[in-house]
Amino acid sequence: MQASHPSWTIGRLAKSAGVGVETIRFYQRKGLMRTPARPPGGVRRYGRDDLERLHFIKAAQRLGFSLEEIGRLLQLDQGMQCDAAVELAAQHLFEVKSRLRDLQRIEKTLGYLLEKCGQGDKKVTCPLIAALHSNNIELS
Amino acid sequence: MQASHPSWTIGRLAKSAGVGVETIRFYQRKGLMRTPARPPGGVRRYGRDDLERLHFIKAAQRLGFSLEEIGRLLQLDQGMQCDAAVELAAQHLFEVKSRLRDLQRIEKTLGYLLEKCGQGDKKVTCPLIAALHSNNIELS
DNA sequence: CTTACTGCCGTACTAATGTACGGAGTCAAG
DNA sequence: CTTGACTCCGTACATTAGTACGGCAGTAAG
Repeated sequence: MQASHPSWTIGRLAKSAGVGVETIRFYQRKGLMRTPARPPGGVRRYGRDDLERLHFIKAAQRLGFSLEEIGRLLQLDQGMQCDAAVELAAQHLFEVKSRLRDLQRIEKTLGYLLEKCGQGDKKVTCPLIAALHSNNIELS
Repeated sequence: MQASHPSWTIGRLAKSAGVGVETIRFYQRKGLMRTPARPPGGVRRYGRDDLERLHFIKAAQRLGFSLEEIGRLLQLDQGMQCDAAVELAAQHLFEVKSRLRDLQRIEKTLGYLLEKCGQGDKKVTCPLIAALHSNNIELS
């Protein structure tokens, strides 16, 4: 059970999915997409399965999964191993939370410094530049 | 007014700053660090200024500035243009906030899906995998 | 003076995610 | 049957922030 009626060319598949042709080829090289057999003297054809797989990849990308992680999710997909998928996603969520904390720290510090810059303290030195020189930006 | 007493080799400068020698050379190629003149038949020497500049770069990196942005901050530093620095940092903060929103959306969705996976709904299909197939993960 | 470590310099490679290009083959419309 | 668009394939390039390597020169210690 592979393609329903694999009748699209790579260009039409790309267009349907809203990606570039080169992107599909790239995914094929990465093993994320199959490369259909090429009929002698013809052109490869793609079907609904391939389109759905592209949707899957894009959906996972919107959740911040890397292509490498997506590859593993797709493997699991074959064997419907929910536990393994959960483990992968939980690890990913952990990293997301970590990046989130980093960005929040940055937002806070930067916001504080910009506020300070907007208060005329800049007569002598720019507080922002001064802070970058000061060796300890980590304000509480 | 450049170096106080430029007496360190690149290796000692790198060690003081906690970066690799190659990193310093890389910054030199990028124009973020000066390349001191090489005395005939000798070796380049670095001083306190260079160390401070490395600290500046690392501090800015901790705030998420790219090397390209840091280069511009360093230019401004010469002319003590607070307004320009503020503009740069405000733009950066804007992007930080945007990435923050993305990550928060991801955290929320992923957390929701993982919760769903932990509730026995997985008998038939893994809710996580199913969601990735479903074309609309954006749950409110 | 020799040995071992650094410095210097240019180039290549890494990871991630594609994007671009050139030449040859194939397909569909007129 | 010709023409123009599209496919195929391999390779190179883009970006960001470095890291690694190889060969040659200078330097510090024994």
